[in-house]
Amino acid sequence: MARPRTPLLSRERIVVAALRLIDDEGLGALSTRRLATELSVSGPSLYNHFATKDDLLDAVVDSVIGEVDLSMFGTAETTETAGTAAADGTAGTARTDGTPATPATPAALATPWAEALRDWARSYRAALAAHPNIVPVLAQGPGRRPNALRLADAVFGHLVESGWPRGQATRIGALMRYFVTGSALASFAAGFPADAEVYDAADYPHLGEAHRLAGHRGTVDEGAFETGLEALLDGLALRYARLAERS
Amino acid sequence: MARPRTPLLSRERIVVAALRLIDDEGLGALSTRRLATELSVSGPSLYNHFATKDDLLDAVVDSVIGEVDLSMFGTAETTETAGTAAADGTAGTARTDGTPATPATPAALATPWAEALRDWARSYRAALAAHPNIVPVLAQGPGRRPNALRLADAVFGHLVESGWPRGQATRIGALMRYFVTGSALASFAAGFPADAEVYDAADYPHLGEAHRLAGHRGTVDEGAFETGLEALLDGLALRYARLAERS
DNA sequence: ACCTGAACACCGTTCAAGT
DNA sequence: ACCTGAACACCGTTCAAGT
Repeated sequence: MARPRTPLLSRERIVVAALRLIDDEGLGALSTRRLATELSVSGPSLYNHFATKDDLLDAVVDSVIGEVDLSMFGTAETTETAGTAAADGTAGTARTDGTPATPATPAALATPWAEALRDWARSYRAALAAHPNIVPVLAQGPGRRPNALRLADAVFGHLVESGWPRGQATRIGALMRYFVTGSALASFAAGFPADAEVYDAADYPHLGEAHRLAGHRGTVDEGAFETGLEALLDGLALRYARLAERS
Repeated sequence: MARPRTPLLSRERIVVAALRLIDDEGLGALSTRRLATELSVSGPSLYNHFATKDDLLDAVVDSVIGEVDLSMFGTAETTETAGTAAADGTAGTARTDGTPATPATPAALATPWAEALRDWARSYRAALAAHPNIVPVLAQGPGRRPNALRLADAVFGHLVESGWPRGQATRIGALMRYFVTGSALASFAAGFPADAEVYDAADYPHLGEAHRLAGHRGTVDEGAFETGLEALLDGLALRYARLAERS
């Protein structure tokens, strides 16, 4: 047939099919020939739309990152009052209702940047966890992918405008990515074989119940992510309060 | 030559060569044929020592996990006083020297389980960061690999003996793995191209200095890991203190 | 038991040829 | 411009053959 009147392929169609293949059968199952078959064309056809397989993967990755909600970082207007926010950011050392300052009142609850970070982290994780097999590629960094750069820009900008020093803002962006990519890369619970025979009491005295983990996969991983996220935000809020003390 | 008097290969020798290849050129560079060439044998020879390439990868992964220090989790004797530790775990709400309770005194500093967790996390990250290309494989979970199961057993056992409820201990093990694997999977700093042209001010108003990141790769990632680790431990210490309050 | 070469069904990518 | 089949240098793995 050679060249059809209306093109058989488009970058969009290729990206969608590639992501489905990766989701269903893993990164290893994505071959140009297999993908072409799935799209009912011959292997080399793909090279009319992407220079290399890596180029195609880049597009797939950026389509996933594009799903992450960044709206909580708002515009400059809504966040440019950061200076005053930092000034009264006493972050839970005392409360206006007279109750004593205790750890039972997580500082992060009252801190706008922490709320934004929490919402973003949840959206980020949801987008990645929907496509765990591509996380190793995506975790290599933004590279030149526009959605990934937009994400980094929004997070860093919001933190700086909230009063964080630039060096700290960079570190927070990095450590949040560590945590989110790590949590989306693979299920913790599913990593433990459901076969009880694996956990010989002589070798692993505390893993007697580990074979049950895989069955509760969803709740275990969700709970671990939420616990870690709140712990991180509380820890960061402590540091934010120390910034205000020094000034 | 067929069968030599003394074997040309051993599992040990194969694993070492495979890890070097992965470290130097990435997971994609590890092919059975290439590895065999590196070892001066023919491709199929490897199948006398490993059933499949996946089997070989499992052995490589477990050799890396074997480098992680677990000695800080000690024996049952040294950690079974956890009940009392929990009882006075006031976690920085007040200090004996009369200074006011401020977040400037991180609770995690005084908490034995947190100290153990910190030392372990650093060793864990160091072992993984030395071999970032294999982290995606390793992050899939312990599977049936003995060193990975030993690690999970030690962490979980120590937390439970320190007074954490089993469900919480599971979540902490999971979230620590999220953070450590995420931080070792790829450099945050190196993920940003050093080419300043990438960061168009119109598209990414806050990334004007991002091209400098890759140059400070080591310190940026180290700093982010340490900040995140301390924040996590402080956040967990707040929760540990709340456990004591309720009892 | 442990290595070899030949073989099978795969890869990513290039390229000349078709419309 | 966009598709095709043929071709090249690769893959993981099996297997019969050698000592």
